[in-house]
Amino acid sequence: MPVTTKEREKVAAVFSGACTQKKVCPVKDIMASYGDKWTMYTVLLLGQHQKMRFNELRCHISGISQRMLTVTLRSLEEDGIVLRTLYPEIPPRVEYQLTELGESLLKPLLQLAIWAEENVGEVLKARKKYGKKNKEE
Amino acid sequence: MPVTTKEREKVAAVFSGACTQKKVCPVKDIMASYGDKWTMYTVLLLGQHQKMRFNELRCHISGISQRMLTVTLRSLEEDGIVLRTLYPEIPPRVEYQLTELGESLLKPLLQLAIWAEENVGEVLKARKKYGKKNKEE
DNA sequence: TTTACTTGGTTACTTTTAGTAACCGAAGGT
DNA sequence: ACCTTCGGTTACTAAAAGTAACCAAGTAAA
Repeated sequence: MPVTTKEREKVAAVFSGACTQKKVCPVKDIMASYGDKWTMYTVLLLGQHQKMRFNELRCHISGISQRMLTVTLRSLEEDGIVLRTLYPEIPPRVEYQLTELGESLLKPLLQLAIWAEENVGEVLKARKKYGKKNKEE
Repeated sequence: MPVTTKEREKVAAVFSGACTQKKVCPVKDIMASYGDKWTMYTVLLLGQHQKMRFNELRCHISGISQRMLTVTLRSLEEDGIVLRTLYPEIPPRVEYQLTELGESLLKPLLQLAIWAEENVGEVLKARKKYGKKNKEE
């Protein structure tokens, strides 16, 4: 179904309230921060499991390196999305969980994840077609 | 308000349908593709204006370079999110608009944009607090 | 006693990606 | 003859991501 006029007005409202001639646009700022390879995925995982340890997360996010997981979690912690709890044991135990702010982010993120799951086929089909088109030229 | 059990189950469902032991996880794949500094913002802009020319987009996305706009638009075109129409005039005129697939992406992205606008204050507050905490140590 | 192993990182280095600035083509205007 | 326009491309540099080795400090086995 097509995008309604009402929805388009909503986009306009968000943009005008957020961006018009201001130096910092929150939408762009947030998109730039959470738009990277691992951040959203990490938040979704924490949303599913509630409390996760460092290596538990690492196992679930296949392909992520120790360093990138650290960097990603630190950034989320800095933004108040994730709470880090260190238990001073040996070997150390660290638990990560979403804050209230993080949980509020979970909802729109879940919508995006659902879109991704539903439309990944279409996207892959389009990519294939595009590749073919360019080879033919 | 907290995340409901139902919502958490939904996250689990999306993940289990998408990721369990599969080589490619669509959620991660899409998040990795559209998770960059400019892509989501560009889609939102095209969602608002419907048809936009290259330089028109460039003016609205302050800070983006010509090259990055080209790269971003090409990637979106490849994924079937954006339609590029070249009018063979001199000087050339190129119009970009969302495809049907792109418009379907607009809805979850808008939810995310609304979250960003509503919560940017909280995030900035958290960042400030985090910075202070680390200076004190 | 020495060795290996644990967790949750950090450090140094390499590779990939993003960003900057200059250039392009082809017509129109001065 | 030269500048402008639009929508790029090319060559180069800076920044970010990825890789691999290392660490502390205790526990467990050899």
